[in-house]
Amino acid sequence: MSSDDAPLGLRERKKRATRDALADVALRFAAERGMEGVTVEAVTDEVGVSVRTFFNYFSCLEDAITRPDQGSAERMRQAVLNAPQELSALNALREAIGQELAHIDQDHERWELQTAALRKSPSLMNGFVTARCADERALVAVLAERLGKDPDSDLSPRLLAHVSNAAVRASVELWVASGRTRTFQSIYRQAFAMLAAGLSD
Amino acid sequence: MSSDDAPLGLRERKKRATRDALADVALRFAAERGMEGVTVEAVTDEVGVSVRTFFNYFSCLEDAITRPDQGSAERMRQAVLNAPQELSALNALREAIGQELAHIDQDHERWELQTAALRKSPSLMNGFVTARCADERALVAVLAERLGKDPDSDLSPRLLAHVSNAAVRASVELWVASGRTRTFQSIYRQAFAMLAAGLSD
DNA sequence: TCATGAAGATGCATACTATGCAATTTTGCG
DNA sequence: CGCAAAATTGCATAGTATGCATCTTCATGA
Repeated sequence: MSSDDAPLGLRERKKRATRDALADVALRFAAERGMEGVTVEAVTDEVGVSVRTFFNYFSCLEDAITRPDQGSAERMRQAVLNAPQELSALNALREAIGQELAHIDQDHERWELQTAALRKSPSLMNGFVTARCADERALVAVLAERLGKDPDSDLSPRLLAHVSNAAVRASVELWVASGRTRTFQSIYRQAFAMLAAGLSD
Repeated sequence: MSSDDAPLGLRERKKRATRDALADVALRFAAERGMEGVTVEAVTDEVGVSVRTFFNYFSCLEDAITRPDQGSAERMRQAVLNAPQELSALNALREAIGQELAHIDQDHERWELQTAALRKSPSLMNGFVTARCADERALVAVLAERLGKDPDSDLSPRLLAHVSNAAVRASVELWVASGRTRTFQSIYRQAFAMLAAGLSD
């Protein structure tokens, strides 16, 4: 499955550990205090590195909080391209994103921290959605590839990418707003069903 | 049409002039140099006020560049609520947003500056779309009102709001990416037609 | 094993955004 | 005019973000 597991030197392991620690602490603090209550200095103090080192790993605080799963973009790409041809692009997207969200959901603690952070700071929504399941630039390109259309002259790939993002956003928001009385998966699937049906209710 | 035109004291006129000047210069600079090339100080120097004054008017630089038309939110609200009942919510939205976009388009110079800024700094898209035609919070509320549904337990208002935003975004992006070979209105209407048809191509 | 070069971490300087507060200036009005 | 309210400003402060020089740590080969 993965490319290289064994040959990881101490250097690389330390780098990953530092990066993970910074992101974990940043997310935890954001979940506890909301974005306004988190500073880079507080995060680096907790981890035990300098502020400057933080910016060697992340270009801004939000990137650390919302950092994407490793390989997420590539998984999405493969899922969309390899989906059965009899599936519409919209349904291929639905399955691809569903897989990706399930993948994230496996790390339950992380998922909880993300939703807690989201509740306290809704502005994180963009970062989370983009980072985890639907980077729009990549999505437009891969949809254009599947559909065999030019993304700069044909509307459909772009519209599909943006609309699927919108569906995820709306689903997460409703899931949180409704106090999680329904499962997220059920809301999310309903959203795509409504899109497929034409939004005419 | 408007509420009060005559009784504007010198004080209020000066305030508006300052605000307009700051926003105009900020947008012009962003169009010329891109966001990274604009500083608050450069804007205030051009206008002839202090940096501190800028932050009395706007909470951040982006707000000055993407500031909403006065009354836009209320126009949207009325347009959605007063649209004929035989129109689906999606079509009511289409007309409301279309009106709003046409309203902006009348100020042709401003429109050009906005698209130029957008080309140089795509991150402005969120601010422009939100500010000009589809503030999502307000839109969810007004859609819930029209549909007679609870926005915290029913998916449709939220999904409609997010999806219409997505349609505007996709339309603007394609319009810019395609070198404006089609009119924006035609792209935008095609987007809503595809949404209504169910995105099944 | 250990010397050396590369990669990473750090401190420091700098630029910019953003906010609170106190002092000053401008405006509106009796 | 002269006062009170409102707007502008300067100053202090906190935080984000980047470049650069220096120092430390790791990896590699002789």
